[in-house]
Amino acid sequence: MTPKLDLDDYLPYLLNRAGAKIADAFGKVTRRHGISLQMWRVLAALNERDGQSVGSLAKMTSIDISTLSRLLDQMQRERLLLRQRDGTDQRSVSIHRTQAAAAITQKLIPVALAYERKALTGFQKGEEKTLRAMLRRLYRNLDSLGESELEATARKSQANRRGAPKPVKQSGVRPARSSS
Amino acid sequence: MTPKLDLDDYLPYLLNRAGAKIADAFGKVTRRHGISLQMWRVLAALNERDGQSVGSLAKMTSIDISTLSRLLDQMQRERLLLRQRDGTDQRSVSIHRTQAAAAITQKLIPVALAYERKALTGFQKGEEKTLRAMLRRLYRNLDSLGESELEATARKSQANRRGAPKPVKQSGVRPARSSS
DNA sequence: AGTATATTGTTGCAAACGCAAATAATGCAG
DNA sequence: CTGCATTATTTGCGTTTGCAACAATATACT
Repeated sequence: MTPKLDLDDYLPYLLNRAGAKIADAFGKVTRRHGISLQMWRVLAALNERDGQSVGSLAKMTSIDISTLSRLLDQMQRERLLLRQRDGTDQRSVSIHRTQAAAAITQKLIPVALAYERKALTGFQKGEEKTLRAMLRRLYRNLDSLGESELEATARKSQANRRGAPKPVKQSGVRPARSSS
Repeated sequence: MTPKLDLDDYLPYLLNRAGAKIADAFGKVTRRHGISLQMWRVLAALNERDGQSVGSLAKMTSIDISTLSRLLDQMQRERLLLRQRDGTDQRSVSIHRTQAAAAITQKLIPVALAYERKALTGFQKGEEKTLRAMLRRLYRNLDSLGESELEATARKSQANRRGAPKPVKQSGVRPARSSS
């Protein structure tokens, strides 16, 4: 049998659609301040807690860690933040924002809140709270599970590829980054 | 004064986080079937209604139209769909999926629903419905407004950078695409 | 009809992205 | 304290993305 998929009722679709809409709209604003949407996400995360590690920031912003690493390069070049290897663990890098970054963040926050408000037009206080709680719940539900069962469901006759061992690449020098 | 931004209560953050989580997870599944997440979105849209225009698909999938155009090229090459210029409007192109595409879609739908179910673990029937309705509402709220007021809020003294005007490029031929 | 304007889709191009490998600092077993 | 698995971050490299420009119609205006 063939289960129907009603897009207008399909949660991932609704999430993506709403998220993309508000992100695109707000992204246009941040760009006028010379800040990309992803940069804004980093700034917002740092506003929450300064001095986080790269990995921590990656989780918080939902940005792939390698992409984030390069984004941080750029933001560092633009004097929005700086890397430090201060902790006991010399592997991790803590990211600290500059005054300039803090200033831009403060300027953007009211606009961000205005867009949020706009999205929530017509919502009652209680509804808003419910919505936020539900979104957090969704995340937790997905965050837990190691996908074990779902992966199983996924494996219903499929053309699996994997196993082809790749030839190793050789690279050159590795100049150390960060200041300190 | 400096309005605080509590990320864990900030709607765009919650939306993006939940959306990214479920999309990433499901994307891993589709990739095992040789389908990227964006392709899946196109397939899901076509499953809803076949023969849509490119622009219509762009809105439905939240994929930028130029990006989508190239994605359709690729899917066409992989015999997942074909372009047709049939309608009265010779500008628009209607996209039709192939049998192969329909088959893959049918295989993926149950998995998609399983992930949705997983996300909604612990939700009561009524709660699910409320959530979906709220997400639709958010979208409508954002979709309406021409951002007039918000744009105004955004323009509160801003240090614009950017201005390097680009030299105009010249392009060559325009080979007609599509078969028909 | 004849010209200006708007809509639809594609492409050039540079930037952003993500997977996998490389690099490095730790931690752990023996 | 030597060797090996683990964690954290960066880089190589091919792919995807999005803005702006363009081409082809279509619609509005006069």
